[in-house]
Amino acid sequence: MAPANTQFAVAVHIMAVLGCHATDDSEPVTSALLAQSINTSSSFIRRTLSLLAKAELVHTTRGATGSCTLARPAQDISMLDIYRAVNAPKVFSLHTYPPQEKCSVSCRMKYAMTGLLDQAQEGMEDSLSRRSLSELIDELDGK
Amino acid sequence: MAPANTQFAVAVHIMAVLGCHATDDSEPVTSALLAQSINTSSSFIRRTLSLLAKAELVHTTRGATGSCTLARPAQDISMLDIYRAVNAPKVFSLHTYPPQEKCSVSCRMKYAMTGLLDQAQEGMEDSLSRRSLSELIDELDGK
DNA sequence: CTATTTGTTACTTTTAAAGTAACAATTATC
DNA sequence: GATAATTGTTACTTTAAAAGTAACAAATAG
Repeated sequence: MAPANTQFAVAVHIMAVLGCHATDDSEPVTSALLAQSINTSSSFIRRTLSLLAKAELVHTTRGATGSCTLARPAQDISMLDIYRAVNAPKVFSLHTYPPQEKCSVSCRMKYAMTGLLDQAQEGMEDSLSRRSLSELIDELDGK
Repeated sequence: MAPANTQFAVAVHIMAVLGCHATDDSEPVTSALLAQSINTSSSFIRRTLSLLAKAELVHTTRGATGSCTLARPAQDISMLDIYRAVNAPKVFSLHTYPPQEKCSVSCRMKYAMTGLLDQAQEGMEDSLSRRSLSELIDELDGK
């Protein structure tokens, strides 16, 4: 399962686990724990985790007793924040082709197509921006 | 360039060329002509073309003098129609993992995540539904 | 110093899209 | 009917990016 674009889903999963563990102050969340919940290697988790840390969505501490926590309340984290953090690929790509001078359609196509694809991307991102992490966590908690 | 999701862009390109040739009654549009405009093989074009025909967005005729035309006016064709016709992949995929009974988060994750991803998909599709093929063609014609 | 964690890099595997080729089906034209 | 030119379909190869793995550097508590 290679090109499937699960990066975002994995990142959201990570954030949700962190959010759930923020309420009850149970054991600290490590990459090993996250890997268990998501059923993958801790290496893989850490790579995504590192992106989330760089986007300042999570705080991490290193060394023995190192762990991860949400950098701010789940209400203040949107799904778009998470999407942007993991630099997931765009929804659509442009096909590459050399515009042909003879064909006026071909010549203006790139510009027009880019506008169209950007608009679709925007529609998706708008949708993500309207959902907060806390809403998802409430769902998971059965509220 | 393998997993790039250019199917949709190619399909829109095809439809735009057909739309442009519908106005001036010039030479009939064949897969060979389309392949030239898009810079790929006519075989590849025909596969996408066939999907568009099955979705009844284009009419094709076979045999000598065979060609392709839009099945209905460009005003009545939305970008969402084209997207659906070529069965492009979803924006996001769910990561596969065995929900762990011990972890309540893990157990409800699949359901909650599916809802989230579907919503993002919907946002993108809504955006596509608001654009018609004729708008794009007008842009290409420099209007 | 040791143990344990995150951060990072390099590498291998996997998989689905991209691209190609060949041929079947169809239909004008002669 | 033969021929040529087209779409439709299938099978196949190539390719690129994501998924997954491994190893080690950096940091830190005890």
